[in-house]
Amino acid sequence: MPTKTYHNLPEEKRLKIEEVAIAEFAANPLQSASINAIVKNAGIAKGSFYQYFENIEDLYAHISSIISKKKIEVINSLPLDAANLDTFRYLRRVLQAAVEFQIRHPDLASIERFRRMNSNHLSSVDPETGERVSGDGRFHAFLTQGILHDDIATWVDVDMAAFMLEIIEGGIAPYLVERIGSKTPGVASGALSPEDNRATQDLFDNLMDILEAGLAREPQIRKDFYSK
Amino acid sequence: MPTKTYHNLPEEKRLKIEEVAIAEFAANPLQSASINAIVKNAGIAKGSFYQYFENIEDLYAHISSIISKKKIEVINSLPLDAANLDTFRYLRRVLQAAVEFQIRHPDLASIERFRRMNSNHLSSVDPETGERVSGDGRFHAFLTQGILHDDIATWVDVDMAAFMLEIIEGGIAPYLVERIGSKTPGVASGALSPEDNRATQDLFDNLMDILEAGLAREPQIRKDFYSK
DNA sequence: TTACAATATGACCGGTCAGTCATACCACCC
DNA sequence: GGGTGGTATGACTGACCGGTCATATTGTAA
Repeated sequence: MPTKTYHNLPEEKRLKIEEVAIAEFAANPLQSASINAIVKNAGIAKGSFYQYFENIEDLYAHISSIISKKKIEVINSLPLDAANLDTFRYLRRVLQAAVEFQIRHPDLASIERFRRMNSNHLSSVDPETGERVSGDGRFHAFLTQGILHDDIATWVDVDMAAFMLEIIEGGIAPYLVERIGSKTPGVASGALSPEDNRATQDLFDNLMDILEAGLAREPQIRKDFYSK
Repeated sequence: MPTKTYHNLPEEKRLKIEEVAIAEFAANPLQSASINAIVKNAGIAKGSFYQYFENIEDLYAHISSIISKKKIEVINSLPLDAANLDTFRYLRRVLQAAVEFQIRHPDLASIERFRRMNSNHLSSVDPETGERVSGDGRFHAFLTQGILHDDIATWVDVDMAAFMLEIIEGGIAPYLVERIGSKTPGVASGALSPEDNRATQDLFDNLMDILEAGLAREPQIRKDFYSK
């Protein structure tokens, strides 16, 4: 973790360092990120860096904690309340959060993408139950609950489906933003125009319909455009 | 491309270099791969490397072409014939190939994984039709055909679904191998035991059922274990 | 003003990197 | 033997890397 000296720094200087570090980690995976580049771009001396952080992993961990905070901010800003959501509304909310995070903080999303690549992010084994848990366990718990509530088909392999959702969550956000954003270049970050927002929402709904039809115990078949 | 000198090399030496290069690229993304490490492990002089290849990208391209050949080998070795397959049998075959490739050539699959991470692998725009085509276009074409054959729901956004299949294809193989392989450690590469093979097949079927239920125009709902 | 601690600095170190090149080696023909 | 063209070699260059440290600067309290 960053030193006391770092926390005592004037906010302006601290923010500058964090801004530069985020840009560096968004452009390079931790493995290839350069301390020299960071100190140069932040306008601080090499020695100062080592007064603030133990090494580059220390800085990376600090940035990671910032990312976590921003993620929670985004989740809490979503209109849907997490409590009292039925199964698929909850899933929608979780994936929606990933898309929103990509739109509002593309750099931070980029860093997260590098992180996912490096960690195997396959699955681990719960030491207590002996059960496999894919990723951080969010989707695993979601699917288990969904089955208990008769919303998700019992034949679905929970860990496999959790893994599937995990990689879709990680991949779909940059895809949607790239696809919608390519029509209106220049608006690279921040917010989307109302029509872009609508287009993103439509695509997102399309994905959710596929996932829901695939996982639901009694899927509500979406009407096709024409009858056979 | 490799020089004439490289192609004149005795096969043993050539294979050694390729083996070492594959190991290096499987352990490090191209960005971090080291020529020094390769020449050291292959037992050749640094200068020799530059008599064989223009630079490390040149070697990487050569290894890529080897990967392509091995991929085709794996696809052709699958029992199902590509011709005369219905829509979802075809999809099954494509994803099956990814799993088989992971099992038989984990190092090459690892290299492919690094490649996918570095390229955005989102989608490009067809210069002729102006249509978006996700990835290499295989899934895009598959879905378009599936809709024409009344197998896939017409409301499915082709490019979005193609992207979804693309990332599932890239992610599911290492997951399955890791999950099944973790039960019987030591058999890291090559082939699976009959029971492991069966377990992999079951999980694979589970995934395919989810995808089919999600995409199909008239999904054949899989029976649940108990009635509500 | 003095003294002392906290902080800032960048030259420097040993290491690795990609790429070069003078030299040596070797096979073949005259 | 002498010449020639293809091949092998590893020392060397200049750049960049993470990390150190003696020194300089600043802030603060006596």
